[in-house]
Amino acid sequence: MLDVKLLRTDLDRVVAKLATRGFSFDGTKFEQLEQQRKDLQMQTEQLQAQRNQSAKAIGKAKAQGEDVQPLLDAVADLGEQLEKAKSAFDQVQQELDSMLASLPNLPDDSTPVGQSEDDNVEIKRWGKPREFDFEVKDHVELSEQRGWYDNEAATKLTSARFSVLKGSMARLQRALTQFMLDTHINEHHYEEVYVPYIVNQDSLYGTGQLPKFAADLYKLEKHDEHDTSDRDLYLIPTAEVPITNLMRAEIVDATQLPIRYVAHTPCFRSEAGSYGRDVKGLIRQHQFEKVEMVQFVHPDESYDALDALTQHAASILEKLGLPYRMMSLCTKDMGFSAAKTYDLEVWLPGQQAYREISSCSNFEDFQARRMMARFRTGQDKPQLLHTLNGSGLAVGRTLVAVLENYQNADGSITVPDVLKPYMGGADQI
RNA sequence: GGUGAAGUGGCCGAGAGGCUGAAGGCGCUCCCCUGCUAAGGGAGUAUAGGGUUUGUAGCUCUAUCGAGGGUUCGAAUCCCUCCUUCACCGCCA
Repeated sequence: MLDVKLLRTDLDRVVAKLATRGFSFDGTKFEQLEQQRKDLQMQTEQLQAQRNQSAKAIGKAKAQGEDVQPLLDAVADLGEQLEKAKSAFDQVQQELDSMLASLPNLPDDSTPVGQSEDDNVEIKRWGKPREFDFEVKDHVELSEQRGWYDNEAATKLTSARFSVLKGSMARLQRALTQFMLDTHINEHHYEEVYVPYIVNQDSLYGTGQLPKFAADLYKLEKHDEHDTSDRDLYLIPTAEVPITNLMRAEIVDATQLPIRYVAHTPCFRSEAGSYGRDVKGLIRQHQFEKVEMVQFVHPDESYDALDALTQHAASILEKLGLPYRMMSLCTKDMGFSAAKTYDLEVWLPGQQAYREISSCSNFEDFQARRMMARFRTGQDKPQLLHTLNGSGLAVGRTLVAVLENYQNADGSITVPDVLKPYMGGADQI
């Protein structure tokens, strides 16, 4: 969420900045609502003050045994007036709140301005795509011919865009997960956390998935139809949600920063609009595994932290020997809550293309403001934290990348050196 | 899932319709006294929002005693719903 004070003092800049994301924000409407809010709030609070005053006077008079009837008569219609003013105020406030909640973050000045993913800026490339002296296969072909990948079984069990993995491929996915976690814990100093895969609405609001992106989420049925509470639960679309929300409504001491968490979780995405893209194979699934890094840092350090975090993700690719390029996402392509995002794209020989395998973002205080995640330096007032996260990495897509990049002419897969300890020492599968 | 108890400021803890934004204690900050591994005295010590303002100063108003509703001129106090915690029972990995 943006700071409402920023909208009040620097509206034109906000409108212009949001326009670079392709988001049109009606500044005039906002100003009108603001003016209404101001008037109604003053009116309401004035009535409340009046009520408080007279209530006190009545109390005093009663204590002294005086006749309070005249005082009561004087405030007879105050309640009604107050109620009217309050409901008008609440309505305007609600309108403002939902307007504010639907505004995406302001892109950082260093974020390239652009209209589509074609305007993303390549920052660097690492590794050279391997040259094959045989015809390369894609991961679907490679895994199906070995009986490792069973799309039909998954369709039978559930529906399209789920998958069943078997044998060495299933194990390889587990090996990748362990390798990623161990690397982040031992070399990059993250603390491993285990978190729920089901979260409530407040958590999804905190990280920005709600209220705007409910269609991408799997929502659980209420198990009790008489339950009138507002307790809808959802499957997590990413570990970012539970991990980042660990800090919701918390105030940590500045000396504890930075805080770095890493977790492995499945991710569940409904993504209603994605049909027709990547229909084959493991690239786009409703359920996939991901290792996620999250950092809570001092505002002065969040951009250094973003560079570091992105490199933490990149180092996994480097250790695996997978060629990648690093992209700075342009304003239009960036996610709702991010101020700046780097994507890592891994080389997939089967597609002859770089494909996204990690997304690392600095949200500045956008998420922190939504969830009131704060820190305190000494005795100072609490300040909003900056939050960051990044995939380190999307395990399913890494699995695809390993299969395709390490394939041999006979259909076998060479095991990358760093994974051998996790594969019982096997050189190839 | 069942039964019972409870949720008050950084922490502990009073409070039972009106002068309570909340006694008292602990902790913390500042000052005074004291020349010593101690004690005493004083002051201060929640958060958010609005108005005023060049101002994160001051003044002022509002809201907040788990959350949301309700009753009332007036609610931490009464009523309803929900959430959470604890205890015991049941069930389970």
